Amino acid sequence: MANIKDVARVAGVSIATVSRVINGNHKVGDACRARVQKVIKELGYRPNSNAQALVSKTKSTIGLVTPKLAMTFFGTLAAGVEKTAREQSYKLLMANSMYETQSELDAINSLRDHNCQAIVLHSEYSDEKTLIKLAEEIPGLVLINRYIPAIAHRCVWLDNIAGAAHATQMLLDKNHRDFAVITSIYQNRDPGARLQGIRQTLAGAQIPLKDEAIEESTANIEGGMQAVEALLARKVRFTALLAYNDLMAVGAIHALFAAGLRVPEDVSVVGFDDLIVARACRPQLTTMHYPVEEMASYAARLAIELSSNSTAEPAHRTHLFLSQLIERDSVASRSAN
Amino acid sequence: MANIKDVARVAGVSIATVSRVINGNHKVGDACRARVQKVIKELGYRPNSNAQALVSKTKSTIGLVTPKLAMTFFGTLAAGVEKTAREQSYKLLMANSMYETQSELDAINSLRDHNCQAIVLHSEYSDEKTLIKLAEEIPGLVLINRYIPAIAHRCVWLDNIAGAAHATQMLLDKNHRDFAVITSIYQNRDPGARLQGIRQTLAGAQIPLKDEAIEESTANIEGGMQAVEALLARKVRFTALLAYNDLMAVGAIHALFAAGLRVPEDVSVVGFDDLIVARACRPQLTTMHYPVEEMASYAARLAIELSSNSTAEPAHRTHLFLSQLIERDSVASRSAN
DNA sequence: CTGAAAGCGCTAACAT
DNA sequence: ATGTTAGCGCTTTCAG
Repeated sequence: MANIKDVARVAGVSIATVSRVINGNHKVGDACRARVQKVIKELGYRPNSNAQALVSKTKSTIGLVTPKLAMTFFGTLAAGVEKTAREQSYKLLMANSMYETQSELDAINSLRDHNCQAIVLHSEYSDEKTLIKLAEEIPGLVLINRYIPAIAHRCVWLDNIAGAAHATQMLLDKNHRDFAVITSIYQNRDPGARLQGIRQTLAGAQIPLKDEAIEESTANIEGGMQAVEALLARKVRFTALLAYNDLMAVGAIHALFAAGLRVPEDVSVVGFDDLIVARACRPQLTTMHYPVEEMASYAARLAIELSSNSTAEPAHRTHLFLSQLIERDSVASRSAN
Repeated sequence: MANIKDVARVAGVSIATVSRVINGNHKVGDACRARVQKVIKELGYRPNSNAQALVSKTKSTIGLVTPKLAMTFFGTLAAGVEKTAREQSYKLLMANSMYETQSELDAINSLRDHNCQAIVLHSEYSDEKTLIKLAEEIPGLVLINRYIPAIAHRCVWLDNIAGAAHATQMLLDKNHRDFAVITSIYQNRDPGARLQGIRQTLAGAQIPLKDEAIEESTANIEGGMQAVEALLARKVRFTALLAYNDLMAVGAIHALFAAGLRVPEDVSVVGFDDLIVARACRPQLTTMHYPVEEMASYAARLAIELSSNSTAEPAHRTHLFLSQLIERDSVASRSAN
């Protein structure tokens, strides 16, 4: 692979000039520039990005730390970051944290070693203090899907409460009065917020939500099935079922049909996230669309900007996105009685 | 951020010694090593990987070029590569090719700029000649999901013909005699191979597969629906439907039910890939499991090995994986008549 | 407008 | 066993 010296030699100029041409520096004569560019093309020269990064102490690389790529949600998140990366000619460095605090930090540190200054982090288990400290050390760190007041301007997150409230209200508007909820056993953040949105909407409508109508399980298809089976086993009566996410909703639909209940005729089901599974199940799932890809692109742009412009940080603002109701076929109206 | 000089100074040794400690070189005294390690910890020193890469001309980075991360299949593929990367303490550099030949090459080149020597490539559109040339230039390049005889030992791929044949045979064994196939309009590679597997199995059993029983469409849920609608519209009769992939199979199930046909009572449907949608639809899909994640991990290991050991290449071998039948609920036996 | 030269942080001979 | 030193390929003053 040709290097800058080769180009300089062949073009009959100094390496400094070649460097200027590469970097679009204006102070190069036209004839000279043309000649250098010709040689670059001929030799197939491409600057060594490690050397560039070493000397300029800055690198066009954005890092992403995410729990589990194989899950649709995170794959989509990664796609969003990648989109921004491509648009801005950044490289994307990935690290999977596998849901463990320590590897979350390891992952971030390894990104820093590669002096990657813009980082998008989906942190599941690190506590706020750790994250705040990290944010101070890394100007280009942006959190996605998490809100920490102290670093609000570095958080790109979704209003889960409003989303869940919206879904609940829609069910209320369709005359449902008997609700059940299946949620994650991990009642941290998202599940907690969504449950809260449901609770306060129901409370506002004077509709009781008994504890026995809430079932916790793992946040996947199997968990959804088990949760509904449990609900049914203890004879909870409901015409509307709110699931923590699409996966649980899909499991719920399976369990409901297995028990001889029809969706949406007997029970209406609504999910959250709007993953591909929502369109795969039958009936197709009515759900709250989580604009992950858009949010991730946005977060990446934010991270890049923060990492380059060290302007005074506008601390008094955060980046809150809203989920949107997607009405498909898993919800029906109840005739008022 | 502390650098190697800082560590050397504080520890009262030369930078060479620090370097030796970092790299686990044995020729360092115990006391000395301990002292250096202590200082490293105290200062929170982490070697600058750009400098390391620059001088050693080698980098613990594996690159992945893939069409579209947001699709489950590719997300899972990425997860597989990531797994190997983590196990071997490699970094994962991603590049999305977005299904365009030029960006496929751009992506690879940008990986090379970062002198990343191990690369896993899922090439959709580059022609064989280009890939062969690339493989010559990059010892650590491995192709996934594609077979090119000239570089067989660099290909990690799936026997699509055998997989499709297996699915077809299973249907035959269950006494199906009237087949229909929905496949991708892009008849390159995978779709072609799978169709071939179906064709030859059917031919072997003396069962005709008329052209009118084959419908092409886009390889997604909508495409599956449209294809089945087309089949139905032209009154093709079939009790067994083979879909190019799970997405199309799911769309097919939707369209079949919409037309008043039951799955599997009236028609048996089988997919290919075993994505999460296969478990989301109802009935859950019988499908051929594509071990993408495993293959991707394997490909990554192979890429790393090839990039480091430049041993004589064992050209007389390839890396062929087999898909496995997963029987769920979308297939029923026909009573022999 | 262009060139010479000084490093960026690290590794790897080569000395001692 | 440890230190000295010469680069790796590039950017960036500083001269001219």
